[in-house]
Amino acid sequence: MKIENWNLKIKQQPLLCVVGPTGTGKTALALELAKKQPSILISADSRQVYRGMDVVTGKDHPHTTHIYGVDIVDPDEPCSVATWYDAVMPHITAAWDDGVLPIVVGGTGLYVKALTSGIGTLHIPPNNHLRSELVGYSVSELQDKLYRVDPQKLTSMNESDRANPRRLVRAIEIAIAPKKLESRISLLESKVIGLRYYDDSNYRSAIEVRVRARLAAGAVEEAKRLLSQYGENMTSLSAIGYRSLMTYIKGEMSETEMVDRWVADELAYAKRQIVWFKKQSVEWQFVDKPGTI
RNA sequence: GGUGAGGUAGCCAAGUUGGUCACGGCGGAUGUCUGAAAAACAUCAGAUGCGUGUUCGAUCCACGCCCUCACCA
Repeated sequence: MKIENWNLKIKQQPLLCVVGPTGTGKTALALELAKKQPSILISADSRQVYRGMDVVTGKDHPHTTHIYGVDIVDPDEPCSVATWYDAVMPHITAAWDDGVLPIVVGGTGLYVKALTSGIGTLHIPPNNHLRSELVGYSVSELQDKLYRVDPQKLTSMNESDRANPRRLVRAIEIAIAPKKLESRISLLESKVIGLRYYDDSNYRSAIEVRVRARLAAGAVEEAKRLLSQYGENMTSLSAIGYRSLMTYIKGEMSETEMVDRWVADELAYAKRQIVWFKKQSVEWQFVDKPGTI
């Protein structure tokens, strides 16, 4: 085996990512970077994958630039990292073949990680039969079940994950899946730029501005349309913004409550994003206002 | 002004027939993370309106005060 060959391979797979919490001007920066070199743009955003969910999720990039990873499923279709990965990966490899730089923009950390680090179990599909069987199980019953099929996995989980039904079900699913040794070791040479504010107290005002803009752009009408078209029991509509809009539309919440709720949810989300990205290897760029880098 | 109801954390809200650290939920803070990730989950912080009395002991009982709501004037 020749190390040089591996290096050569890595050099052929460059990836530039722009990540960070919501409302920091990631899209603007990505568009700026895209102008400087032959490139394609890929969105890493777990809600912009849905067609017709445009205003509330903030699909605000110019119509003249194409962006991949957006509008890949309908709101009533299931979607996960794997769906997104499969939708986006062909374009990334095509870009490499053409000698073009893929630029990934988005705040969904897991999606970016699927590209930069790889997810070993990404292609073990959901086992719907198992999932519906396990639906009523308590946490301790799920732990028992996992212990029977993969005790090491259970003991390796931390306090938080061990109490998380969703993670336990997935662990069981992986344990009993027919093992395909599909090692997805990443060969990408990725650079991840993260945008953050110097002062965390800037998020609130940035988010407030954004929420008002989306309301002015027809967020309520969009939510009404989706509600009448699909009904309210869809995971896609549990997204921030939609969930307060739904209760507002049903008359269970006043307009100011709805706006407050929306802003508060976005703020909490931004904090969770910061926590996630702190653990990843990100080159942080601190900004004062969106797009002022 | 009169009558009735009520004042428990930033908000909502249990409860103690008087007895160690007062149930929860939301919100908040800090985190976890390999197919739901704008998700799910974990840990932590925070309260008995004010005063006096009865009592070994009061958030609970009594009295006064302040405040809120409803109805009557």
